[in-house]
Amino acid sequence: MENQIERQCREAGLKLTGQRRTIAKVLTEAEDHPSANELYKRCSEIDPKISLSTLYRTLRALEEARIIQSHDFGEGHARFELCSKEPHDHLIDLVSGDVHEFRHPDLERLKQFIAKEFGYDVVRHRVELYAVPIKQSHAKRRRSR
Amino acid sequence: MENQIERQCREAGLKLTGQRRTIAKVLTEAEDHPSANELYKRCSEIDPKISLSTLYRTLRALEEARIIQSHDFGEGHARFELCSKEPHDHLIDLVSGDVHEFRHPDLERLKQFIAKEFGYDVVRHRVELYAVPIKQSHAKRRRSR
DNA sequence: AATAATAATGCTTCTAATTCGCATTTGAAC
DNA sequence: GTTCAAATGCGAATTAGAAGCATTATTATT
Repeated sequence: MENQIERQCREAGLKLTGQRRTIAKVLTEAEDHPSANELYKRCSEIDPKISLSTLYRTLRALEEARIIQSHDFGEGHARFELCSKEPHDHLIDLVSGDVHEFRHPDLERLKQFIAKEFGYDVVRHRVELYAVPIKQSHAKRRRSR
Repeated sequence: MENQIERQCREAGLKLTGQRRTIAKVLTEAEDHPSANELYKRCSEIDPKISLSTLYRTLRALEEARIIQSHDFGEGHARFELCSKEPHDHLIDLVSGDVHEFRHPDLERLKQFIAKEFGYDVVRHRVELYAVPIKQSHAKRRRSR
């Protein structure tokens, strides 16, 4: 059975190689926002002979085909996720590195409003909240890093 | 006469060298959001012997001292600006590369509200609108790139 | 002003993420 | 099955930025 990415690849005219199937599987099953390196690790477990070049090239091809999306959370490397998810913004947990997704309609309205005031149309935006967990009962809760 | 950055350097315990005075002057007079490379060009015109290492190290020192701030607009390099400006977000003109600054109180409220729902306190945020100029009378106005 | 202590400079070299060149292989369509 | 463009894998290149280290300059102290 063909998964979503494989279908999208076909639609985009991208050849379906074994390596791409591997990458597609890993991306589809990822519930986080993995980096290229992390993806490489996961792919290597399925196909130990896959090369990092292929991974990078495929990531780029998938991004150009609007199948995946890359994010830069200021860590010095990109993170990837599927475009098929609902559009959303990110809240990055500064303590654990976890990423939460959200979207608020007011935010959408507001950004269009602000841009319009400058005479612009928003093509895309980046909204990232870098945050720390609220301490409930001060100093009680300790986080692992 | 000592400028703002020079005073802040002194307060932060940073030595005032000729190179730093040069960098301070360039940063103070910049009305845009220059990259390290652009800053290097401008500094070199004042002091042709200044080294890129010194610039990078100084930028880092100034950032650690909260005198300047760096931004990553996804171009593969950082851009810098003074912290002494009012806090603001950025609208990036995708056609010209120009950066406009804005801040909207609703946005501030909204981000706190969203984070709170997840149980977080926002430490910092990044809001960037990537936008194109609205075409007034379609196809009349042509932009230079 | 001369000095001492320490921080900053300017080389050069390194790093790390990502890209590129190129010879070889492979999937897709006939 | 043959064909041919597209994809792979290797290694080398690229690029922003950081680091090591010997030399120099700044600031505080005499």
